[in-house]
Amino acid sequence: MNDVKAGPEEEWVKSGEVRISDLAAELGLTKGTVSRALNGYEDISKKTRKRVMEAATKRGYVPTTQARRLAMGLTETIGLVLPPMPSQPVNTFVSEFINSVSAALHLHGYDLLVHSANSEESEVEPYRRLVQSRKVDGFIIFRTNEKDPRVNYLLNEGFPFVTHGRTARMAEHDWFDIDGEKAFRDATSHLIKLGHQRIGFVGGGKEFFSAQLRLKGFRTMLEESCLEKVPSLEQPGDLTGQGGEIAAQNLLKQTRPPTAILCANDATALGVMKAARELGFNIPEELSVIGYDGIALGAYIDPPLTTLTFSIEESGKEMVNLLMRRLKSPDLPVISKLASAILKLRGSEGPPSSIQNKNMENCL
Amino acid sequence: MNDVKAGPEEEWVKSGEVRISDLAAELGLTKGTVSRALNGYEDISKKTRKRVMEAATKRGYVPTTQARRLAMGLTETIGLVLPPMPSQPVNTFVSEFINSVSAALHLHGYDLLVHSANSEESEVEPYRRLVQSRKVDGFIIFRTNEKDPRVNYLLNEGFPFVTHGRTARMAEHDWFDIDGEKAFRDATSHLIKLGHQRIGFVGGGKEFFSAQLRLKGFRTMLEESCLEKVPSLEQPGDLTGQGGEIAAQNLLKQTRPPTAILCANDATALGVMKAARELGFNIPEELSVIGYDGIALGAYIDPPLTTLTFSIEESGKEMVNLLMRRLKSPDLPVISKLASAILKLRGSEGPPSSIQNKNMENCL
DNA sequence: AACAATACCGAAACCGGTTTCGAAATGATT
DNA sequence: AATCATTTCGAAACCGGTTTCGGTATTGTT
Repeated sequence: MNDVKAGPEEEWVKSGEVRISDLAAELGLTKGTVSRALNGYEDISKKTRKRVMEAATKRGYVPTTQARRLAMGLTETIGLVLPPMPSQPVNTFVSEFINSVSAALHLHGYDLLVHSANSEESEVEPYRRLVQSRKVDGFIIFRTNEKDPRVNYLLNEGFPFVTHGRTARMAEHDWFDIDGEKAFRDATSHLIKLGHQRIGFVGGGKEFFSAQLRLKGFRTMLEESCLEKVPSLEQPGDLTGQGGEIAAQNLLKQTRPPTAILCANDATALGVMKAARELGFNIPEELSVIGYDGIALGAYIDPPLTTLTFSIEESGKEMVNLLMRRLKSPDLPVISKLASAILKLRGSEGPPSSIQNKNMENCL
Repeated sequence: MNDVKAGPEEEWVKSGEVRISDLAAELGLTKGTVSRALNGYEDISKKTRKRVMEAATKRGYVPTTQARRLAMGLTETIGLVLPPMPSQPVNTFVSEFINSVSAALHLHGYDLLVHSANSEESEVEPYRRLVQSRKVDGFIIFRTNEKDPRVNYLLNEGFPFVTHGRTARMAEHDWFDIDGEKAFRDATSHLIKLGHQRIGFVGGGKEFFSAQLRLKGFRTMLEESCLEKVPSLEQPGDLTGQGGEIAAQNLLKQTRPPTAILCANDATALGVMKAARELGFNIPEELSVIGYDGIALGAYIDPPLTTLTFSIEESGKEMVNLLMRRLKSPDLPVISKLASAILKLRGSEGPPSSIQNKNMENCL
C-alpha cells in the first residue's frame, strides 16, 4: 500500500514523540546538558556530544519549536499581510512573491506567516494584532502607499520590517524597490525613438508611490525630448483591467488620440487593449501599448504584450536579506536597494502609422 | 519625531510589554487566577473577573502566543506548502486560494504558515519537517496527484489534513473538490449542441487526478452522444501555456483537425489560442476553445475565453471547515465535499463553420 | 448553631525547551 | 603532593502562559 519504507533497522515510533527529557534520561544526562550538546556549546566534551548527537538522530529527536521559541524569546516567523484584493485580475505577482520570500526565509530558519486583511477593519489592525500577540519578529510589506499607515505604525512601535516600494518616510526604514521612474523613462524613450509624439499614460492610484514615480519617469522623458505635456493624455487608473478600459476610452475618443499608451501595470494594459479593439484600433499599427509587471501570460495574447519586467525572485531574496540584517542588529543605519526593470519587447508596440513631424533632434 | 500620541491619562509603554504576571501583581492575584478569569472559567467571581478584564484592556494585555501554545500543546497554525512552480504562466489561483484560506482560518483563530517547496528535495520533506518540529496542527494540500506521497505520508503519521482534489486514497481522508468530470461533460455537451463533431482535448499531466476526471467527463459525453472516440484528438498537456501550444499544433496539423478544443485549464487554452492564431485558425469561427479555471484575465483577451469557473473563496472556506472539524474530533468518519463548476460563456466558442453531418438525435 | 455544600482563589506543577551558575572532576603547574 | 586552572556536567531558574488540586471563606440547610 505504498507505505513509508520502514527500514528494518529503524523501529519507528510516530515522528516527533521524543522529548529532550527522554533523550536525557536515556543517556543519563540532564536536559540542560543535552540541549547544550545539541546546540554546540563549548563546555561539552567531544565524547558526550557525539553520544548525544547519535542518540538524537537515532531516536529522531527534533526540538519542539514552540518551546524553543518561548525560551529564546523570538518567533522566527515573519509576517506578510495580503492587501485586500477585490477580484484583482492579474495578481500572479503575489503568489510568486510569497513563494520567493518564503524560500528565502527558509534559508535563515524563518517561517512565513501569511495573513489576509479584512477589508472592513483598519489597514493596520492585522499588524497590530500580530505585533501584540508576538506572533512574528518582523514584517514584509508590499504595495506601499506614499503615506502608509502600516509603516507609520511599525516605525512607531520600533518593530522591524522591510517594504517593497518606497514611502514618504523611506529615510527611516529599509526598503527595496524597482526603479519605476527609470523604467518608464526607458519605455517612453523607446516609444519616442519609434516616432511617437502623442503618448498617453494610464497611471495607478495616486496613493501608490510607485505609480507616482512611473508617471514622473514618463514626464521627465517627455521633457527631455521636448515633447509638450498634454494633460488630457495623462489618465488616472486603478491598476485593474477595468480601470484600463475606462482610461483607454477617455484617451482614444479624443479628437487627437495618442498613438501609444503607457500603462502603470499589465492588468491595466490588458484593459487598454480590450478597449482599443472595441474602438477599432489595431495594435500595434494604430496604437502601441506597453505595460508593466512582466506577467508571463502577456506572451500568450495577441499581440503579445510588451512590458517592463523584473525578477520577483530577486525581490523576495533581497527583501529577506534586508530584514534579516535588521533583525540581527536593529541599530544599524537604514539601507535600501533599488533594482531595475527591463523592457521586454513582445510586439504590442511599433512605429506609429504616420510619423507626424520629425523634430526628433535634441531640444533647443 | 512623530511619537505615539501619549495621552496624559494613559502612560503607554510599548505595546505587548505587559505580562500576565504584571497584571496579577497589580491586582494582588496570582497568574493562575488571572488566566482563569480571562478565559472564562466558572470558578471566578463576577466581581474579580470584571476587575481583571478591565485591568487587562486598560493595560493592553495580550497573551503571548508562544507561551499559550506551548502550555496548551497546540500550534493553532495550519501549513500550506506551495508546490514548486517553475514559471507557471497563470497561477492567479494560488494567491486567491491563499487569501481565502487565510481569511477562513482567521475566523477560527488559526494562522496560516506558507512554506515553499524546494524542488531539489523530496516532495514530502517540507511536510515531514513541519510535522516533526510541531509547527502546524494540520495541512491544506492542493493540486493532488492520484498517488500522492504527501497524502501517504500524512495518513501514515495520522496527521490531520484536507486536500483540494481527490486521490487514490480519497476514502481515507477528507477532501474538497470541483466536479471536473461533470464540468467537462457540460462543456462537451455544449460544443456538441453547437454542432461540433470533432472535438479535441488537451489534458493535464497524467499524475493529476483532476486531469483524469476531466478527460473522463469528455469521453463520457462523447459516448452518450454517439460520437466516435478518436485517439489522436486526445492530446496530453502539462497545464502550461507552452504545453497547450504544442498540443494544439499536434491537433491542428492533422488532415482532419478538430473544430473545437477543450483544455484542462486556462493556461493551456491560452497556449492553444496562440498556436491556432499562428496556424491561421480564426477563433471562434474556425475553432472553438474552452478552458478551465475562470481566470479573470481570460475576459480581456480576444476573443474572451470561454471557461469553466468556480469560486475559489468557497473552496478555501469549505476546506477550512473540513479541517477544523477534523482537528476538533479526529475520529469522526471521513467526509468530502464536491462543488460544481459553471460554464462561463465569453465568446471563444461558437458553431463550427460547416456542420458536417447531422445525426444529432440520440444514439441508436 | 452546627454542619454540609458551594463559591472562590492561591499554590504549584506543567508544557519543552534554553541559559546561567556553581560544583566536581580532571589536568597542569610547581 | 598540594595548588590552581580547565574541562565538563548537574541543578535550577526561566520563558509566559494553562490547568489541576486543595484550602478557606462564604452560603445554604435543618
